[in-house]
Amino acid sequence: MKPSVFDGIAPEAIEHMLNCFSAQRRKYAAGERLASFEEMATQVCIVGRGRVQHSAVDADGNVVILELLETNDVFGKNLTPPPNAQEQVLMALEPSEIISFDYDHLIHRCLRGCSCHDRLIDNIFRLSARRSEHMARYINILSQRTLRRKLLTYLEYERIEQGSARLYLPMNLSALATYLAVDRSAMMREISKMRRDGLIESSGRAFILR
Amino acid sequence: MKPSVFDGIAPEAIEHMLNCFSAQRRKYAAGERLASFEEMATQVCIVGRGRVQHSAVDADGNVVILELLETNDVFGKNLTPPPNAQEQVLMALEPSEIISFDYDHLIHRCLRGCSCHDRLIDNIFRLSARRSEHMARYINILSQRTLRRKLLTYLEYERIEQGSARLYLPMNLSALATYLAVDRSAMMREISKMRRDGLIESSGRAFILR
DNA sequence: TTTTCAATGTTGCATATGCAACAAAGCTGT
DNA sequence: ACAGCTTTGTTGCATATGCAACATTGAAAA
Repeated sequence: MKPSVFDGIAPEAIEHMLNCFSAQRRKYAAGERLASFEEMATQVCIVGRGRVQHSAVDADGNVVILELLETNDVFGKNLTPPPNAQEQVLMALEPSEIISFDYDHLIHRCLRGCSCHDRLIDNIFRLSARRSEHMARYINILSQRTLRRKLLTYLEYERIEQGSARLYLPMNLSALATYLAVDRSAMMREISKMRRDGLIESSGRAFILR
Repeated sequence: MKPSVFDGIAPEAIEHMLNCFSAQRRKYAAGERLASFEEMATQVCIVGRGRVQHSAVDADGNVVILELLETNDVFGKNLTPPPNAQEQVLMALEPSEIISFDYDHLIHRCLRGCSCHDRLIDNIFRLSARRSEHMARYINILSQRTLRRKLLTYLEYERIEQGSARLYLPMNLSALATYLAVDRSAMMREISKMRRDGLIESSGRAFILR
């Protein structure tokens, strides 16, 4: 379903390629912080397995989730620190495996002329596009003016993602409030109202859109 | 200053390359809509000159500015329509020139083995990263909880961009309110308060941060 | 089972914000 | 100068939202 960096590359070629690229694989436990942000930024990194949260802490101590990187997401070269020098954190949300290799390997064809280079570049462009799409979606949600519209926009995306009007949220309601950048209790209140208005049915993380 | 798709490629090689890629150049007047969004999505497009606004109109008729594409920004392959089938519009904000070519040319080395392929891929990755950075910035602004913090976050980015605490906004106040996804009059009121609180001095589009 | 803790759900209150309506200032073309 | 338009700036009002405090539920651990 989801695109992968290794789409169209034979399993045996993957190992060969990673070797040729001097790629590293590292495993992280849930809650563990990844190697320094700066180091990551000079490399191309791929979430081989797991989920990684990229967040920043602003001057007032608010945590801003910049992005949730999921399995097969590519980051590193695309991660540029926002200029206001906030502390940025990459943290594994669950046991994760990160594959990383030097950016140069991606751009310059290796001398052995591995046939999979073109394909890898293509795949990474595609994944980068998907990442870009996610950000555009998120922007679309955040730029809704009211809490209700933020929620409805988010739920609409989920409806499409999950292919059904019956949804089970991929995160808890507390995390959802953070994601939508709203107060949790205000969000709960709005959910109640929407229930009363007959827009949705819901209990906990389970929603039905009407 | 700003990176360009053609960085590191000799001027005479650019023409050769564009020719080799069967690239097209099209000019658009201010306010003109670009060729269909779908067509753009199958190609790699570069804003050679000018500014292009990528916006969407949601079900309630609200205009959401998804992104402002400026000179040398790359789009097209990275533009994926949000699933909720809103009408999407690419519109030139000022006289602009768009260079476009088929995606395949980017991935597959041309048979003549033009030496600039690697460089072009590198440049496009870089520009894509910059675009990604802009979106992350925008998300950071939009996820601020209060109007004041949205404004201050935006102004802080501008301060760094313009390298001075004396700013002149790159857009009018009406457009800024749209960008920040807030009501214009509410924004004006907040600006007045911030002036009274001694956080800023301002008149029209001119600001001084304290 | 009981205990503990996190997640869910509710409410009161002060205030921030959207919305509408209008005034003032600036800009452009005649 | 004048008219017409856009941009900037202000205000009243209803309501949405953040914040704090607490109640309830559910799941995991002892």
